[in-house]
Amino acid sequence: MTDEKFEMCSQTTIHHDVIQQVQQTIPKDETLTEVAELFKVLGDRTRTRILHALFEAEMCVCDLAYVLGMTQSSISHQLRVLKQAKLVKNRKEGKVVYYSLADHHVKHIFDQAFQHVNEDRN
Amino acid sequence: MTDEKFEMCSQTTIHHDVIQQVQQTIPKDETLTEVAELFKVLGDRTRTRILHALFEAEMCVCDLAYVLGMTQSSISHQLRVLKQAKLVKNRKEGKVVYYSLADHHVKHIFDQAFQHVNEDRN
DNA sequence: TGAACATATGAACGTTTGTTCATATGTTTC
DNA sequence: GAAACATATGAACAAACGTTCATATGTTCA
Repeated sequence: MTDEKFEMCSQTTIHHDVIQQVQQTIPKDETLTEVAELFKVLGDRTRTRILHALFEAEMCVCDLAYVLGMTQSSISHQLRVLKQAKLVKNRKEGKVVYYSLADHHVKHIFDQAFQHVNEDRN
Repeated sequence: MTDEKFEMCSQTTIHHDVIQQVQQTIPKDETLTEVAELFKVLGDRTRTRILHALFEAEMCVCDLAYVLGMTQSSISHQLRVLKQAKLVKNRKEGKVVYYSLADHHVKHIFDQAFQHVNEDRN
């Protein structure tokens, strides 16, 4: 096969067949970007702790700040990120804003992640 | 109740009972940090694309570089990150290093993530 | 209306992160 | 052994990120 060389890689691509196979199954760029975006939101210790707390109960900002031992401001900033990612929702009652999980997928994703992390024997 | 005020929050904590309930179920700090760490690794477009490609087939570095249209160097850097997180494994065959998924959890996590992303109606 | 409070937000700062470039390592083949 | 190749790696740089601080918004209650 003569066209085994590609500029992109600037080196010899070895497995032409595999490449074609994989190229056909790549989802829309948009989808994978969104998935990465979702994981990026989950990929912060403060936010995972917030979400984990919300697995247990609906909570207001001040409660969360106390439980996590962090400032109200940083919790508030992170809740905004979580909300934009549609991971949490909120309802307002007077001065107080209560946050809770937006849907059940989040917990499933976490469960899988816990399983992976707890697999130290491999 | 007199001890409803806490320094940590510097404001009035409203839901004493909820806080106690949540505090008892917080997992070891270490565990949640590891989970966040895992998500952080998944939270990059290049790495999600690499993993997605590996869902289909075992691939060498040069193949991946070509499929994703990126330099060999950046793919190699990211594969190292993925390997440290135990998300991929590799085997060597002469000059060529083949990468593949380390375990099946990764795909499950992705499936859940896709579901979440595809829920635009909510 | 004013004080107290819960939350949100903008700017600033230091840190972390992903890519690039140059180069090193290790393998194959002649 | 030298050339060609596949991969790995270190330093450097710009971009993205999380926290802090100061302050704004909006609500309650006297």
